[in-house]
Amino acid sequence: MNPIEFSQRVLDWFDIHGRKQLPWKENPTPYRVWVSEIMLQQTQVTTVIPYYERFMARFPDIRVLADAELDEVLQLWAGLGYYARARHLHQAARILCARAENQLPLDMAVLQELPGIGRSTAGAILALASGQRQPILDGNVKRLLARFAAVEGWPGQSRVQATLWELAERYTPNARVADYTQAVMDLGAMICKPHQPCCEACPLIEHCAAYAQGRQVDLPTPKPRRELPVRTTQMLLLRAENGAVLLERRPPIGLWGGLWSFPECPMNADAATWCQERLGLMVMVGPPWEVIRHSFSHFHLDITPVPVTVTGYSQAVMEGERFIWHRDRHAVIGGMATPIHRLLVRRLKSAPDTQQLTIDL
DNA sequence: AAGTCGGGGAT
DNA sequence: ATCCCAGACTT
Repeated sequence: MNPIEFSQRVLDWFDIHGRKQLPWKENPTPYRVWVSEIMLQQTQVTTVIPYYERFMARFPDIRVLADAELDEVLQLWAGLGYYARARHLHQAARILCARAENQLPLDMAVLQELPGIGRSTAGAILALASGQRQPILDGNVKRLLARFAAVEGWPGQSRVQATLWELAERYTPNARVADYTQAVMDLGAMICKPHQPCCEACPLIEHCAAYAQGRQVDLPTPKPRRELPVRTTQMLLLRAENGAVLLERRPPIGLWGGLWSFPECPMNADAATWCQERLGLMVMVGPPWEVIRHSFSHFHLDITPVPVTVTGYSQAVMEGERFIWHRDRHAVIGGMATPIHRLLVRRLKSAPDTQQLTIDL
């Protein structure tokens, strides 16, 4: 879609629905916009407003700020978090006043040399307070553009971010940059929200790639979760001569609490020995099946299913609260986690492994 | 490229 | 609980 139409649609929407009551929008001098932009970094508008009012009442211009003690600045910042923002703001004010400039440099490169001002904040100050055609790329715009152009990948990734900057640059108009800049942020905050975006109310709906693919909720790509730990276990698919399979009820607390499962034996343990000692069963152990990975929110569980045939017993495994011999594939028993149920069905259908073992032996 | 800084709002 | 917020800076 051509940039003119993009910005036109965004501006038309802004003229009707945009936020225009924000404190920093009245008399948007570079200093007032600067302070607002710093406060708004990683902080929501409604949180910032009271802080901004107090701050501007005490430090109405850059010189007052530079003359103040850092402690007092931090005091007015207390509760906002990210206190390096306040230190940088104060430090930058002092730098400028020491240069006898007493005002923000309205130049992209020079602006970014000041502490606390990166590319996006510099762009916002210049676009909002001096009408320069400079793109911004805050969280709102990232989300909006990632969806609009269906940009794949987590925006924290440098390559993805570069793509988004390119898009931001492309769509930033020459005329009405200040309104446009406010408009894209409003659109991101009010319509193209992280969860439950209001696509029906979006002026870009007809040209939104994510919407066309029905992937609004999947974009932007969420931050990759850190590698989950892997736990391993053997599950013993014990079968008696009559075809019944042994199930064990899991402890009421913990993973799959109270559900039926297979007897579990640690990976480093020998299954035959374990059966003898823990179950009192003489068994033949078949070749393990392929590992099944079951994923939870906080770890992966790698299950090694081990087919085992009972050949005799020294003391019978009692049926009751804890163990049952299950033989009818269609019989309804208590709750069973999905991967366990699938394993059970496979085991009941599998050919007796005694033959296989006999051949091997 | 990944980690750090933070309190608060929304779901 | 988890995610996210008008990001920038350091390692």
